[in-house]
Amino acid sequence: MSAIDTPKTSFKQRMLQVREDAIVHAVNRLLAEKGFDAMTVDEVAAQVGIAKASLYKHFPSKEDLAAAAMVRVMQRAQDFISSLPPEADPLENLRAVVRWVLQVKLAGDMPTLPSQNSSLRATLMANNDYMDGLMEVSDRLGAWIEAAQAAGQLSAKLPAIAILYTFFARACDSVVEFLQMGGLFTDEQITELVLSTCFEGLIAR
Amino acid sequence: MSAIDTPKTSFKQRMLQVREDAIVHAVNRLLAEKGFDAMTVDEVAAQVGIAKASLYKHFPSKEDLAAAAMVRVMQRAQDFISSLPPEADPLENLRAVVRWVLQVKLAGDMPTLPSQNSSLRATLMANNDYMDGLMEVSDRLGAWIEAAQAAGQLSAKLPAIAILYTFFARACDSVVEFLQMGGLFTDEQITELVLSTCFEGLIAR
DNA sequence: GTCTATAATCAGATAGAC
DNA sequence: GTCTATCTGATTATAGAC
Repeated sequence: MSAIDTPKTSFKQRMLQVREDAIVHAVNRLLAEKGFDAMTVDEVAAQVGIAKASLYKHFPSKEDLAAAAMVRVMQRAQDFISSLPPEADPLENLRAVVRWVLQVKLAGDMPTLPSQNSSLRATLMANNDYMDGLMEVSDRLGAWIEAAQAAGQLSAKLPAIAILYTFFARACDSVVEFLQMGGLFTDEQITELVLSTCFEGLIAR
Repeated sequence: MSAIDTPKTSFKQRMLQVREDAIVHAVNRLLAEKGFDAMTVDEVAAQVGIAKASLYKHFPSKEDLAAAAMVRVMQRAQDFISSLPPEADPLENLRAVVRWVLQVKLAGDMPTLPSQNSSLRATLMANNDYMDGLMEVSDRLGAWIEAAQAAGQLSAKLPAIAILYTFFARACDSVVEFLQMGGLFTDEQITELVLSTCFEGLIAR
């Protein structure tokens, strides 16, 4: 490749990147709105404004589309976690992460996947970007969890992994949808309610 | 109808009831195992051992099949609630109900529906048996919740409806699946872990 | 890489004989 | 009411021209 070709190639790659971003963004919205099964590849193509066949030039299957959306949300989680002060109270950082998850969910930006779909699970587990992101997030949160337990902030009788899963599960917590559907509470109120029940529990203190 | 016909008709109706029970039982298992979208009507027919067209003589649509399974699980919940001593500690009764939900779920008997599917929602809301059961359960739990709040057992700063939804959400809590998949904990341990995080929260007391 | 057109399949629902 | 056979529509994925 000659030197004069480099910018041209780079520009093309940037265009490609922009288009793929648009695709993943549309997939993210549709996954958050209707879930994996109800989302059709036709819809994705229509939202992006390209032909379905073009989609398949970028992503080999519907499962890979979903995986790309999960990589994206995992990247966002990593970005948020990295933005938190590492020297701060670990419990406060954990609260901040859960609050962030709830806000993304309330904004309708949290993609949800059916946990039982096996071909989807296989695609996700074969996706290194996703698995790396998942492990990175787990490590960061796990360290804070153990620190908070050592400091007597989080219950030490709960396995750290159970606490971690409890946080992850907030991303698909039906309480949020129930409360949102009722229309009785603002997004801020829902956030604080779920945060409170998650950390403080239901029993009076 | 003559007197001699009555037993015959009644027998026929009993046979019909038995068959429909078998259908709903199969639907329940499939919904618990793979969810609504992945469950096919062909599968249901195969499991019951009848032709698909016969299914449609009993239930007019796939949505109605799912609704029948939800009616069944709601009926079971009512039965369990009725089996509890009304004069007992309301908080203990609530714990018992949540424990029951978790055990049904861990046994793979809890049907789950996609909350976003609108035609399914419409079918459910048009089903009087389901709506009556849902309201009955809500009333019974709601009374215990308010009693427990008045007694200073449950946090009084949480709206009762939010607590109720938190209980309902245990029926589709992904933490249970996460912990079950890991294989590190027994069903009893998972039950106690989720019960503890639900009522006592994550923060050390 | 993007498009139009189409294949291939699958699943919900129905027709019509018995 | 039950069956076999079929319809109908939707959906994932691809062929092939440009």
